[in-house]
Amino acid sequence: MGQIVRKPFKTYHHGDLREALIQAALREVELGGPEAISIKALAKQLGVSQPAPYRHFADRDALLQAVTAEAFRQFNVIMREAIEASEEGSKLSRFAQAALAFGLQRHGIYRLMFASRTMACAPEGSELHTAAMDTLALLIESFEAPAVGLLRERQALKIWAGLHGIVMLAEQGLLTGESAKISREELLDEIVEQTKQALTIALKAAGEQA
Amino acid sequence: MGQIVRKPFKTYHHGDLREALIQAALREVELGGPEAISIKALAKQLGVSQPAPYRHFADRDALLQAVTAEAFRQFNVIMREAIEASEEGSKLSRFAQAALAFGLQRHGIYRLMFASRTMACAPEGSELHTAAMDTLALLIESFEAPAVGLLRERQALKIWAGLHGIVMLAEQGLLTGESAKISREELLDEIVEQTKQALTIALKAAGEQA
DNA sequence: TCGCCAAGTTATAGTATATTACATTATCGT
DNA sequence: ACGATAATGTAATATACTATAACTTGGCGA
Repeated sequence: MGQIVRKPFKTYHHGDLREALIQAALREVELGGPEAISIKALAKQLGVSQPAPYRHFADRDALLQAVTAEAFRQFNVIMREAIEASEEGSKLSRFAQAALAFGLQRHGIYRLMFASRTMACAPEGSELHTAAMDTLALLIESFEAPAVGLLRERQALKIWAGLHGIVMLAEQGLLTGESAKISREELLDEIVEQTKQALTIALKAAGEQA
Repeated sequence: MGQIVRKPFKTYHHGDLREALIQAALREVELGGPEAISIKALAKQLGVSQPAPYRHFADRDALLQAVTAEAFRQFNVIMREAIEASEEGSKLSRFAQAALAFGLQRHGIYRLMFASRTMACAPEGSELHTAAMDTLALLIESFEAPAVGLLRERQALKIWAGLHGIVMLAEQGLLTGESAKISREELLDEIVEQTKQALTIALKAAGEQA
């Protein structure tokens, strides 16, 4: 019989409180959004005293930043998988649809990443800023088109913007009105397609000019 | 000489505390976003006791909802003015650009309207929900194109989504990277234009099918 | 004018963030 | 192995905000 490995009933030191806090916070955010994170509640949940988390994070915002960075890394893994999957549609379309699904299903975490002031406060070289930039790089990578100057990035940003707008409006209940027959996924795919066409036209114009 | 009309130095009753709370809260939100609203601070600022606001609002969320509704009404006035102005560009373009400017300049209020969970909690027939629906109606009205089924609404939603995405990403510092040369206004106008074209194509296809 | 009631008040409970001072354990050089 | 020290935990406490309860004030209609 395998021996049951059991931690001491009560160790003074937690082991890896920092990581445990981030993971527990992620679970809370998934359910209740950014404002659901309570240092006190997390400490209680993990069986440590209220001030213990402050050994690892200067304040609530610092914890939020670390959680957001972790969320971006998880998001990037999912997007990478979507791009490299051998499913129907273009890489770009798969990226967009996967991001939309993430934003709708795990919208607590999505709000932390894109609709709180956490990101806005992240300094240039921070792990959070870096992880977010990786996301953007993935998006542009998924855009399989010849890169002419900033033309491709420009189109990628349009899709990125449309995607976020759809998630936001859907969450706010502003997409369920008279136009209920228009599904979010269809709408996003139309944006993707029309933007691809816009790029084609722009490339053609650039080619004629040269 | 005109007499100086002066309120009694200390009246027991405020006069219109409810409205004063909403206006003061709007000022706070403009500076610090939704989370900057503190019932306690507002009461102090208006010279009443902390619990006084609870005579007019059940809780903090109720105040936020009222403030958000007022914000939407002000937003709608501005959008109406933009549509009816005799400036360059189409109504649709003017609407989009005015909304973008609002979102970037008064981004604290913008976040309250579109990026907090306040709207999501607004019930169907509430003044907040109604005001938000008015906004959508204004957008569709500004779309000067023949209305065939839901085709026009569909395009309007694309622009609405792209617009919100741009504001969000810009606020998060995610539009200032390598593609710094792409201005937000230009990007939005491209979205408007390409969506107009998409509508033209769709209308043509619908016409041929008929 | 009298009494009602809306709109204030003070007092207080509950919850969260954050700091300070103290206690315990882990680690590392000797 | 041992002792200094840094890392990581605890208890106690200050501060801020939300919200409720019980009481007070003053305007207004019957």
